Amino acid sequence: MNSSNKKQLFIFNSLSGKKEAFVPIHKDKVGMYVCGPTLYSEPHMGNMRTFINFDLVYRYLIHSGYQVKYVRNITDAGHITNSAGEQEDSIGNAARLEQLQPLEIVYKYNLRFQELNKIYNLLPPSVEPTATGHIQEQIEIIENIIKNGFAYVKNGSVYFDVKSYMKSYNYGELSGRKVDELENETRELNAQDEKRFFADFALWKKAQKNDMQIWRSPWGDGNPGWHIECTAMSTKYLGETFDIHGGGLDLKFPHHEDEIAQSCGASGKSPANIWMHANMLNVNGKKMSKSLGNFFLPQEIVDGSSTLFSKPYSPQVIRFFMMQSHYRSTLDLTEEALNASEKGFERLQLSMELLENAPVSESSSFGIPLLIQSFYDAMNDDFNAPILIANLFDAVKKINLIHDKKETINTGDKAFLLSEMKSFIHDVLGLNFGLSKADDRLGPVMDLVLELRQNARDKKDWDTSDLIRDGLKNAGIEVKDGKENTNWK
RNA sequence: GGUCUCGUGGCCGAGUGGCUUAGGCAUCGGUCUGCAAAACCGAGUACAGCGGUUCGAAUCCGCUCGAGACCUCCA
Repeated sequence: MNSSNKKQLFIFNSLSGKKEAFVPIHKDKVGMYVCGPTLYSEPHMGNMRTFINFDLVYRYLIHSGYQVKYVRNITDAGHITNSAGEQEDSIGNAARLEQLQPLEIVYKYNLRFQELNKIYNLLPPSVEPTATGHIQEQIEIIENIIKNGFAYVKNGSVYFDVKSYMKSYNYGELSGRKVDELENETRELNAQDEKRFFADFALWKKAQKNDMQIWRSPWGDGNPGWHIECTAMSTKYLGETFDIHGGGLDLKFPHHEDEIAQSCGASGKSPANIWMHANMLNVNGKKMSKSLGNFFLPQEIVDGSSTLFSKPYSPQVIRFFMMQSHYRSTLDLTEEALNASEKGFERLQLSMELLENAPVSESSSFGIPLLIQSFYDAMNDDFNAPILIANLFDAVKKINLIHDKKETINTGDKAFLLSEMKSFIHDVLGLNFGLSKADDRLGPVMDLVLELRQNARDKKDWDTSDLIRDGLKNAGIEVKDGKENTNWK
């Protein structure tokens, strides 16, 4: 890219609550960790939104010339321990339900997840480490936390000692929670709780009778706490402190708060300079979630099997739709909104074809560099894809006017605009234009049919020409008469 | 209950003190067309309510109403 376009990237940091100039720890390199899915079921559209948003971040960082190491974990251990100290093994539960081994469950849904990544055109992360592949690393971190006096062992389990931690660090700095307030708000505690303090959380949980996954540890058989895997894997692949940590907004507390505590407790260093949180996908104004049951699967929109939508939508359209809202805003997914995006996306696509074939002139009648700069400015302002798209549509208008011979563009500007637009659409937004004419044999047939219709039209035989047009319409093919020729889709 | 966020024109959705008519879709008008569709061009409408700060607020402050998130697993 042209370095004059680079300018400064600003990112909203959840830790400070402000947009900050992005300066990577190591020049030209970025380390980014994003909390991935727990694969006890098929990821739903809301899950995908987060991953699509961070895919955008990844893509733009690459586009900006950074060498990015992008780590997105896969949680394949259902080691969930809630604040009441009760263990809830989501993967184990799914395994019992489907009569499979836990890792079979994970394998099955990971295959789906990887397919979805392809369908929605997500770039593969640099590494996708799994929790179960890093048990040893998790144990080592826990040992360090104990050694530093921020955790204690109780009956074969290990808990993070929040009170002790608070003497040296600010627990709650990310989520803005005050522990003394928390105490009053927390719902009733389990009476026989092993924890010393209500806010303590499990780093290692002693094995229970019907656990389906168990690992050995210095504290006996058991499994790791929910938060520790991210600390272990981000440290291993990105170091004790790295540039960006991302995840869904619903992970901010307690998950990310506890990650910070674990890292500080183990190494004395905060894990990430910048915390980014992607907002939720809503259905009828409510957060899409598995527990509410108001979710739909990415596949269902694409193949049209969802009862919420009357027809299938291409994954590219869905991606485009998501790019039209900012990652920090909630987004309501409705059929009406999706239809609007579908049309807009088509218009963008048509205009790119127009630009490719646009006639060139001696000079350009409008400022191309300024237009292109606006693409960069939008993305440099906390990855503002909706603004980028608005600016792309400004270009669309210009392109159409060139086509109408009301604006002109010279050879150099045309090449520049074409390559930058392609780059932003394909490489940054991750949108591919569909090849709609699926069947090779249909093309020649359509050529013939349209020729017959044209012959009829030349003879002013409107009955025949309209018969063909209506017949094709019934077959789902739309005839588009242009000035010079006739197209179809 | 506690903490926090949000409320923008018919719909989706940017914008945080003074030209953004943001943008997309829809609507209306026009061009094109045998007619129509498509395509293109052009136009309109908004900032939940009330009060305050300010020369000036959608944008800051307060209150009211409404919606949502987190505090329990969640992207």
